[in-house]
Amino acid sequence: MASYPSGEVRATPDDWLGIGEVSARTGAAVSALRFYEELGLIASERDERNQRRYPRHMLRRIALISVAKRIGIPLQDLREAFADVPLDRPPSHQEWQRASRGWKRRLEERRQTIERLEAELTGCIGCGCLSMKACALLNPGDALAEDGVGPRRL
Amino acid sequence: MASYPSGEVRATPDDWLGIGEVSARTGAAVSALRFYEELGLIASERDERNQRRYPRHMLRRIALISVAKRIGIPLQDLREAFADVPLDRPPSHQEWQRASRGWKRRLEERRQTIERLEAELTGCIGCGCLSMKACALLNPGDALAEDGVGPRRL
DNA sequence: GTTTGACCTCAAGCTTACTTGAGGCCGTAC
DNA sequence: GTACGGCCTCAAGTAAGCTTGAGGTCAAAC
Repeated sequence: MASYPSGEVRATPDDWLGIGEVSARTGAAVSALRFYEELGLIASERDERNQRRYPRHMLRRIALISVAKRIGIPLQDLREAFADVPLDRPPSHQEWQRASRGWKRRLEERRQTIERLEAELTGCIGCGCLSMKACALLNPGDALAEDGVGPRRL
Repeated sequence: MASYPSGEVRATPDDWLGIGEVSARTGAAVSALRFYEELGLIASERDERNQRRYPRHMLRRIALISVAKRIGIPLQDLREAFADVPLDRPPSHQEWQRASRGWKRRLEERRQTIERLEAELTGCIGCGCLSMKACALLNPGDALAEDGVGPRRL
């Protein structure tokens, strides 16, 4: 992940940000930002020199994309998560609230999956279930049921 | 993820499992099992017909691989996690305990990252920080510092 | 005036994690 | 016997998520 040479970081008169500055502020590579735009996850306008200009509210969107990446949520799912958040103007408080609630739900699901696994692994340590007969990890029942994949009971 | 035609599930006299049966029991595709073997994450012996035979303790290993996948841990990291767990014989209670502790650590880290993000997102909802001036998500400080990527404070 | 740096486009390449396809072996079922 | 199912190998293909490279524009610095 060689990051792009950091852009010039200064205040623009009109308060819009160039791609280099956005990259520096969000930690996302310039190439990644262009890629996200291609996917429709973010948007930019162009200045008189055809260079991308980002409104400040886009920083938050990009921050959320980075977050999602970190916890393994695929970019496609983000389209859905961002469905009600406008790209062309700063989202209203209400719009962000709604979206944030959606995010919280996702995060909570993720956290609960991990917590279940922690508990099950603890059980494995505790019982030393070498026989596999009663291992919660291999026979997690519906706690881990996820459309057709993963361990299952026979 | 089109799963392989489910293998014949019956008790083998010698208590070893064919690849189809392992696939059915773990939920991992037959092709995935061969792939994991190529990576050295699992191992098998061959019968007189050159078909893979898995000892039962491999089921657990495969279950852990599936778990890792689900929470977004790359397969390469699993080599490390499995470093002290033998492939050629059923791991001892102690060996599994050690490995399990490593797993718990990983899971806990993951969970804490998510919890931090949840807290930060809650802050965003609470403060309605449209100005971005004080948004914890964009300026999470060292709580999210991770070798060079992610949001950062300017 | 030419060099440098930030930006542009478009196409190709890369990594991870598998899946699919072609061609073949073997044992049981009809 | 031949059809079928399960397995084998090896090579190629796929999808996600980007990165890299080639070739070009423009403005400011030296």
